[in-house]
Amino acid sequence: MAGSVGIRDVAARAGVSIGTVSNVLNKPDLVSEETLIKVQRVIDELGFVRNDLARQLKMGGGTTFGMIVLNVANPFFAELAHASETAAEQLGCTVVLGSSDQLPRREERYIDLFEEQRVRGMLIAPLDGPTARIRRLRERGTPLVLFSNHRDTGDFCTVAMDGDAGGYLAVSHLVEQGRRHIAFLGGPLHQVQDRWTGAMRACAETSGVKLSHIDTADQTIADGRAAGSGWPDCRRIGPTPSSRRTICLRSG
Amino acid sequence: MAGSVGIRDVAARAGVSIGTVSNVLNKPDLVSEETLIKVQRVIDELGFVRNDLARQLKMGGGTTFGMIVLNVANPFFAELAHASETAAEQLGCTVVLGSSDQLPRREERYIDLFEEQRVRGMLIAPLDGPTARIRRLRERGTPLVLFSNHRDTGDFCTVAMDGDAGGYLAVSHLVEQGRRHIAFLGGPLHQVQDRWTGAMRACAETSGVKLSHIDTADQTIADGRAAGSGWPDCRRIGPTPSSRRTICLRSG
DNA sequence: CTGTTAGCGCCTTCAC
DNA sequence: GTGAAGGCGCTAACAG
Repeated sequence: MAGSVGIRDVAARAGVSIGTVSNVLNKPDLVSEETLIKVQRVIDELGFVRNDLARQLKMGGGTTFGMIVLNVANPFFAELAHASETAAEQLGCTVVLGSSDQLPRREERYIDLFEEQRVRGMLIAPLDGPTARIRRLRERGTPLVLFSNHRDTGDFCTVAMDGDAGGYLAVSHLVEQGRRHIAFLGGPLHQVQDRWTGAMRACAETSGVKLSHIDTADQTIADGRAAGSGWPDCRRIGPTPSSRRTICLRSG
Repeated sequence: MAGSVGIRDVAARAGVSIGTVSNVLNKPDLVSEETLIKVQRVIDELGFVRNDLARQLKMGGGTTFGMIVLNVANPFFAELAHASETAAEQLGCTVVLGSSDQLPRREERYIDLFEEQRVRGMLIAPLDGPTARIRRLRERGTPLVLFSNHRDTGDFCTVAMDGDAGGYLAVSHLVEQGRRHIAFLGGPLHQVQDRWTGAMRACAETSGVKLSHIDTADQTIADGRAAGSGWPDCRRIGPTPSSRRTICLRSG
């Protein structure tokens, strides 16, 4: 009794043809006002819900974007998702989110899922740069944008942080605040190479400043804080200057 | 040249029939090993991707769950999403996330979207309890679970916090730490009635403890912190005892 | 303006 | 084990 109400049931009940119901749904202008409200009423009565699967099948794809982030709990991605949804909304589209949870298998799974569902495009924060699967995805025609801190995103459309500038900015700020021994918390160095380079550069500008790297398995706020709390004379200071300026875009 | 590769192209190229390709995809056991790998190879060569829209249309629904949260940036929901995805994975299903952003319009939009896409079920953190739309959704047959702090979730399947217990626990903890003037940060009181009640109860158990309510528009961590920083003698203290025990389930 | 027709791409049931 | 036919629910063209 649920999704079993089809467009043809509505047509029968309203005494019109199947095509007219379709018009009511998609091109209301082409229908006489009388027929329009009659059909609308039947739709409500029967609780008809358009089957978007059939619709998209016919139309060759829908208006949904797929977005894959590393971790929904990460405020960076949360903000990204938020902004994407808002932007999509203005285009009459919607964004569905998948969290890879830093698991390659999950990432692949969502990629496949979204591709099979024929999303209009995908926004991916790749776990490890553009994998073969991601390349194939684009070659097959799915519009793609990558969120990545890696330099090696090839010719993909990318929105990324300028890690070098960010690292420099952050450390400079700390040094200006009078700090002299600075901990750099982050994943494996090769994953945050740019930030580390920038940080070292800032570090070298003032003598007597020491920089130490602490590896944190996950990139959660909580992890960072836990690591920090074990640091001697660790304290919270004011916010860094806005880093918005360190975002860089590349169109591939 | 993208999604234009259909099952029939594969069949032709591999010199088998359409039905056989379908079997390779869904019931590999029924296909001779020879044919199997031959078809597999063609699938890779052609870059065939099964059209899930057609598949679900035929099968009458897919294996995807829709989840609607108030705000992906909220760690509570992030954790919820995370856990849901993991659970779904074990069932061979996937969860797609939508953030209503506390906007009724968005909530409705995602509900409609997911229903039209014939999701297997929905997990909703309703903005304002079970609306008429949500009721209809269930009546039409979509399996539903609500995440809600409201008492008035009727006979819906619900997973919620025991707000009263939580408020009591939190304030008791603060009092034990020696605090005497406690700020209660949260949305409008009617939305957090239970927590407030519990807080007051704990407050009443020790004389000289004062409780003040501060309304925060959004329920973000940042908001809470900002509000807190304006409070005299405000400081961070150790974590509260695990509140896992304050989760309650209801099956409707 | 409204009715009719022909698929979208796939899966399933039945013969072979 | 494999092949052919029918239809899931809908939309886009036309014909009326």
